[in-house]
Formats: sequence, C-alpha cells, structure tokens
Amino acid sequence: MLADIEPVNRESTAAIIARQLRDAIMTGSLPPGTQLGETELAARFQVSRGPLREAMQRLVSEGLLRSERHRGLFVIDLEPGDVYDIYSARSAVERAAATRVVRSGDRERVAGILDEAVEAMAHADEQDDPTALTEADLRFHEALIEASGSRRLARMARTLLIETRMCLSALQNTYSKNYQGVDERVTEHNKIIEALRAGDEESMLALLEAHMDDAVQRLAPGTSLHSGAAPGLTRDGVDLA
Amino acid sequence: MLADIEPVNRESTAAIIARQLRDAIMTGSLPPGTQLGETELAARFQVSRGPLREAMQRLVSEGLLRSERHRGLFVIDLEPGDVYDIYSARSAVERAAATRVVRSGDRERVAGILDEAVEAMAHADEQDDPTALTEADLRFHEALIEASGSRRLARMARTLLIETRMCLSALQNTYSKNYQGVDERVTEHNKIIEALRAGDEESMLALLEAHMDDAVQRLAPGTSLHSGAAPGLTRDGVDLA
DNA sequence: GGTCGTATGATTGTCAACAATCCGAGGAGT
DNA sequence: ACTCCTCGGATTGTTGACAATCATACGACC
Repeated sequence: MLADIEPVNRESTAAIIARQLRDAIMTGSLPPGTQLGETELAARFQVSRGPLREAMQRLVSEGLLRSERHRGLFVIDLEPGDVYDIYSARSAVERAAATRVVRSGDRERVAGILDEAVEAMAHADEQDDPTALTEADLRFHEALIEASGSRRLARMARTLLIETRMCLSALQNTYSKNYQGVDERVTEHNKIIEALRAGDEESMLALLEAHMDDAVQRLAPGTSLHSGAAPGLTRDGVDLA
Repeated sequence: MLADIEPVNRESTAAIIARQLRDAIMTGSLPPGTQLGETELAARFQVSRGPLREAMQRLVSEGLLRSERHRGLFVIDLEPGDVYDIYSARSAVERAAATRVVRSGDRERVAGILDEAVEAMAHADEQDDPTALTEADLRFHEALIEASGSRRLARMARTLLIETRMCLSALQNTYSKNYQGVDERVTEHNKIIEALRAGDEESMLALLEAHMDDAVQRLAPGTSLHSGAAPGLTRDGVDLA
C-alpha cells in the first residue's frame, strides 16, 4: 500500500534552486550570455546568497554557467561549433543507452514508453504546436536514456538535453517554422522503435546515428557527424576545474 | 612571443578546492563512504565554510559526493553494479572520442602522444610500480579524450576516470598484484594505437571495446559489457537534481 | 584631440554568528 | 526486558555584514 513513501524533504535548497535555474536556462527565460546577478536572483528565490551561490556552482560544474572571477556568472552562449559537439556527445550517450536497452529483457516495455512520446509528437504536429513537439521529441530521448538504467548516462544526458533545447530555442526563430517536414522526424523515431522491438541492434544504432546526423545538418547546415574534422571549439576561459 | 598570457587568477577558490577534493577522492585519501565534516575541512584548507560548501556542491552535481540533508556529505561508495556502469559509460565516451580522432587530420600526432603513455606503462612495469602503471594507463585514456577536442566529452570523462581510479584502488588490495600480466594490457593499448595510425576505424573501435570489456571482467568477474542485462543499480537517494 | 590617472558605484568573494535539525545516550514507565 | 520520551551535543543550513575587486565615467595633462 504505502509503496512510495519517499523520505521527506530529502532535497537541499541548492538542489531546488539549481533545478529551477536549469529550467529557466532550458526554456530560454535566461538567454545565453545573460549575467546572473546574485542579489537579484536571491531576492527572486527568497533565499540568501549562500544557497544561491551553491546552486550556481553546481551549474558551473555542469557547464551551463560560465564563471568570471569578480565579474559574475553568465549563461553560456553556444558558438557554432557547439552544435556539433553537443550532438556528437549525445550520439555517444544515446548509442550506449540504446545498446543497453536492446540487450535487456524489457525491450517491449521500453518500446511502449517511446511510442507514447512519438504519439505526443504527432499530436503536437496536428495542433501546430512546435513547442510541444520539441518537448515530446526530447522526452523520447530522455525516456530512452532513463530506460537504460545507467545513472551516469542519465547524468551526462541531462546537461546535453538542456543544451540541445538551448540550441533549438536559439535557432527556432531563424527559419520560419519547420524547415523539414515533421513527418520525417516522426518516421525516424518510429523506425528506431521498430528496430528496438525487433532486437536488431545494428540497424537500430545506425538509425539512431542517422537521426542525430539529420538533426545536426538541420541546425548547422554544412556540418555532419560523419564528415571529417569537427568544427573548432574555442578553448578559452572555461572554468573546467 | 607572448602567446599564452592568460588572464591571471581566472580560477575561483571553489574551483581550487574542488580540484583538491577530487584528487583526494581519486587517490584514496578520502575513501568511499567518508563523511566530510565542513568545519574540519574548512580548517585544513584555511578557508571559511562558504567557499568550501560551494566546492562540495560541485562534486555533488558531478556525482562524486552524496548529500544527505542535515546529515552531511559523504564520498560515494561504489557498489558492484557501478563497475559495469562506469565502464559502460567510459566505453561510450571514449568510443566517440576515438572516432573523432581517427577522422581528424592529425592521427599521427595523437598516436605519438598515446605512444608516450604506453611507454610509461611499460617502464612502470619494469620498475614494478603498479601505481605508476595505473597512472600511465589513465593518462592514455585521458589523452585520447583530450585529443578529441570535445569539451563535453572531456567533462564527462573527467568524472568517469576519477571513478575508475576509485574502483582500482578499492580492489587493488583484493588480489595479490597483477591478476593478469601487464604485457597484455600494454599490447591492447598498442593495438589500438596501431589501428588509429592505420585509420582503420572499425577495428580500432572493436579493440577499444574489447579493452573495456577486459577491464570489466578483470574488476568484476562474471559481468561483461557485451553480455545481456546490466547488473542492477540501486536507485535510492541520489541527489540528482 | 587623445591618453592616462582617479573617483565612484556596483558587484562579487569571504567571513563569523545564529537558527534549525538530527543522532545518540540516559532514564522513566510499563 | 522492552518501549517511549527527553535532553544534550554536534553538525548542517542560513543569514547579514564586511572586505576586495572590477567596470565606468569624469577630469587633468600632454
């Protein structure tokens, strides 16, 4: 009966603030390059600067915030090369996740979950709701990774999916609406599920990589995951340590 | 001449402390399960509790520290299933890195760097220095990832390599010394370099995966990356948010 | 006119004290 | 002997104030 009586309150204030900040960055409420004033944010969250700073340090280590000493914290801004980098990393993570799923026992259950996401995509398309479509798209990939059961893949993917959404909302104003038909995107996802159901690991991975490559070419025309060298990434003051 | 005159001091105190803590966790100075008392650590680092907490929050978000509210922060302890999870994630990351390198222009240069690491491994073996051997082994993989030029792969790998070393130092006392000859390990690395030099992407990736699988089977006998289901991971109070 | 020095304002970095919470020991009661 | 309650000690969580640093604007000087 009392199955899900999780321990109460087991979440630090810093964790809560961090999640809210992540959401704000993801949805575009805090556009790339925005400076995060500590005093202002502390007032908005109704907490002191201590917990707020702790939350921001988390995002720094996740790579979502850039810290300049005595200057402030800024939302990272994505350069052209980052699109390649993000999707390259996503490809690696999701490939591993998909591999684990297809080799696991409950392929069918996972496929069902993924089906729901794709259905939501189609539904969003019918209603002409690009936001919901993106949401469902990301949920597909999120579900895939969660189904892998890997804590580390999940942690890595969380940041990557946030950055993906940053890319999308940064470029969604560029071209009118749907550069390519969404039907194609839905089909791609369905093919992946199909291969997963069939247990055909090889073609599933191929489809997944092709899916990623399509996304890169859509977002950053001219570059490709399968092409030769990667676009350069400026390696300046990233507070990696 | 003045090429690398990086802006001075561009490193926050929290970043410095975080790095030192990472090193301490990695080398085993802070064994898994250790509770990190804030007052004590603050005294050791000669800073106040503020910056120290910020540093610890970074490690929490990286998954190296586990936070229990009003209880304290603890170094994560690796359960059996974690070995699989770590190496599975490492396999994904290094696979992507290697792919980017083999498709890039400077295969030869990277191969040279990797050669150095392998030579250091052989040298450490001659001198019967298992610590140096592990160090060189990890440097190989670190160099491979750095050569990929991907900021995100590098960030993900940093945590994974720390955890790898935690596994090693946790289990190095289990069996006498070198369960399997180190010659084999050296050979495996050399074969990877060889395939990289030749530009043979397919066999390079196969060798890399085999290398990872060997490591898993050495550390956690019975499990394999290529086998079916992954060992279960208890999914309790991980402060993922 | 242009460049350098200086003052100002605001922001971040740091600290020590206060409040809230939790764990364990001890004792009263059944 | 067992359970429950209470209290003390210790630790974490939070706060507001202080010190250090930097960007900007203004004026002096060449």
